[in-house]
Amino acid sequence: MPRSRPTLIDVARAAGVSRSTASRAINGQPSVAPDVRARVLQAVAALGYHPDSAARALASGRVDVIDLVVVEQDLATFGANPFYGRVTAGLLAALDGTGVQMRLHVTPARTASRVLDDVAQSGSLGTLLVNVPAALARRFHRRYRRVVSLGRFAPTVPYSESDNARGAALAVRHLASAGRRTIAFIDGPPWNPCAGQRHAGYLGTMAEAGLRPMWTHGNFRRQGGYDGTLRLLQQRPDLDAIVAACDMTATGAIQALVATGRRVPDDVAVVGFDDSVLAALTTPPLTSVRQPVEEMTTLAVRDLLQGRVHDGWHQSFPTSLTVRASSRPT
Amino acid sequence: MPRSRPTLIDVARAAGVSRSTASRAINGQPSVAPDVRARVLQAVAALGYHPDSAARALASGRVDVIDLVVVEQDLATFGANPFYGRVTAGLLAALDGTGVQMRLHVTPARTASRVLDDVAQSGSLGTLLVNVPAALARRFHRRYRRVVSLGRFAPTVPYSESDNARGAALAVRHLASAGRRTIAFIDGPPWNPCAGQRHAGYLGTMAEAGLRPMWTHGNFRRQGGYDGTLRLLQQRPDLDAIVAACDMTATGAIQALVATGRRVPDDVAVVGFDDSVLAALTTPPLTSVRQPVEEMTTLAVRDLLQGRVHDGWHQSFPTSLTVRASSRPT
DNA sequence: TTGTACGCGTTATCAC
DNA sequence: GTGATAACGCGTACAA
Repeated sequence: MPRSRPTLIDVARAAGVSRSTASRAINGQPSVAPDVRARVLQAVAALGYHPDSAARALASGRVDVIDLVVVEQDLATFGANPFYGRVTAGLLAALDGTGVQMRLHVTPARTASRVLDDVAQSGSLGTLLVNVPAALARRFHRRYRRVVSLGRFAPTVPYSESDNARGAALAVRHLASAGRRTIAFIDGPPWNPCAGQRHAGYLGTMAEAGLRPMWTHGNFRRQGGYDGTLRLLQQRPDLDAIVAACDMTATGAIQALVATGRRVPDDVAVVGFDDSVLAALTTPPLTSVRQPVEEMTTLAVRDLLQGRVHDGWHQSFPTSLTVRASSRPT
Repeated sequence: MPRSRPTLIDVARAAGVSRSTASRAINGQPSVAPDVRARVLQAVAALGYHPDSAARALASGRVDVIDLVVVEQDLATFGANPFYGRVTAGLLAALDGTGVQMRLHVTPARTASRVLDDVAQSGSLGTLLVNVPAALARRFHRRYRRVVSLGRFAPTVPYSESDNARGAALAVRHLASAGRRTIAFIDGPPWNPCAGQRHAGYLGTMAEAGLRPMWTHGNFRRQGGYDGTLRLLQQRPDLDAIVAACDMTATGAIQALVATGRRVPDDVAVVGFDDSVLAALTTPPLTSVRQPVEEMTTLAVRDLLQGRVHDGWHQSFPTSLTVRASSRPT
């Protein structure tokens, strides 16, 4: 039975100083003599001391935690969407080496308000909001300022976004310049502003190019892409390109096209959005608008940790086009 | 400025009892008069009291946390693999309503030992190991018993697994009974026991069926499936079926087959393993061996929470075959 | 069954 | 620059 974890007292004793001094040395406060600090840190290393986070939290009122709040209908949907994996990875990257932990909350919209209330009370270092509707985000932000929303859900709440409109524009231009003329769009869910921005980008660029737009609604899922494509084909059996609001939707589109006897990209080109892991896995591999989800998250969390997020804070990342076989010229 | 969070003292005062009694009532200890308990709980509700987890942890020595330790080379790989999303979802499902938090550690093999040492010291309620090599798992288990490994990495460490061998057998029989004769296998990484079990199941069933086995190594990733398929084709250009050790590998196999001018399933059938979200997204959709990852995780964590995991604990889940277009008879 | 008193490991406010 | 000392909010022997 090894003796229990060393505490601050053990460190102080070993270094021949008081608890207070040991604490100050460990926390890097300036008012500590260099040699004393060295002795303390040496004792820390020798004893293998790790500060007790519970005690630290109790005494300081701060908790070394970043909250990630995801509004999603159920856990299965959460687990199946590669987007969240990227967010998690980006968040953890920002936490690396800081000793800060991630706390993950996945909640359907109807209980989100209670979850957010709890989070607001918990005194964490910051909260990243994903898919949190505007009203809830605003309410949360009113009583808790260290927040960033992934995507511009509410203009007054700090947000980190990618240039969705321009991403959609890149997709349309790419297709148009390859000679595609009947370019349709499959939207995301109506409450999602990112989808809205992509939609707007699509419409604007189609107008610029003098092409007639046509679109249908979707839901950021495979089935939405499949069904949406069938609807579009009914309307225009001769369409020659589809831009989807996300990769999952695009995979559904490809399946529907193949199921109706069309070849991708020979008959119809398909472009997705996200450039997630899925894009590389489909057959044919999917051309997709790259969105730097990891970076958007990492940098947001980093600013959160350093207390640099204030009202009006926001950042925007460029999108780019990753061309794969699904849109190659025939 | 709303006054700060109510504490146990506030609750006690409101209920007209002492702090200790309030504490006991809240923690469900038997030695509390029914009417007193009711008064306390009423006060809790009225004040919106939430116990401070830091204070609770400090006083009790327990931390309301389940650790999830994943050994993976980097965060990007972690974020891109749908398997981990399912594990996370399964774990969170077990935590729902318990107030217990998940702590996520993703680490490459070379720093895993340090991470595990920290976790062992942290006093959490339990730890779920994913992809933790046998030696590390054993060492961890020696000083910290509340562990479950996802997959039978070390026989002495409690584990939750699926019947991998039988899953592979299902795949082979399905293909053989559809008239496929040259059925190849693409393995996972050599250190992974789940892959080993699948491989063994493949070999055994091929022998039973009187078919000559052929296989190549892989790495649970797309590229491994692509390259592996090219190697197999070089050896046997006429092969008519491939069983992959995981879905990602299977998507690579499909791509390689199509790239070499073959049709799936007409010329070559493909079966994956996991039945992850990917399987439904590919073109053609992928027949895959279903592994109930969420359930494996949820039940393991549930037993962890209830302190029911002891030496020799393990559970095994059946696998099944989800048939999709990639293996349909021609 | 209930209340008193102490301790959990740390930070923060004072004096010195 | 350093050291006592008082919180921080809660659990739990122990006494009543």
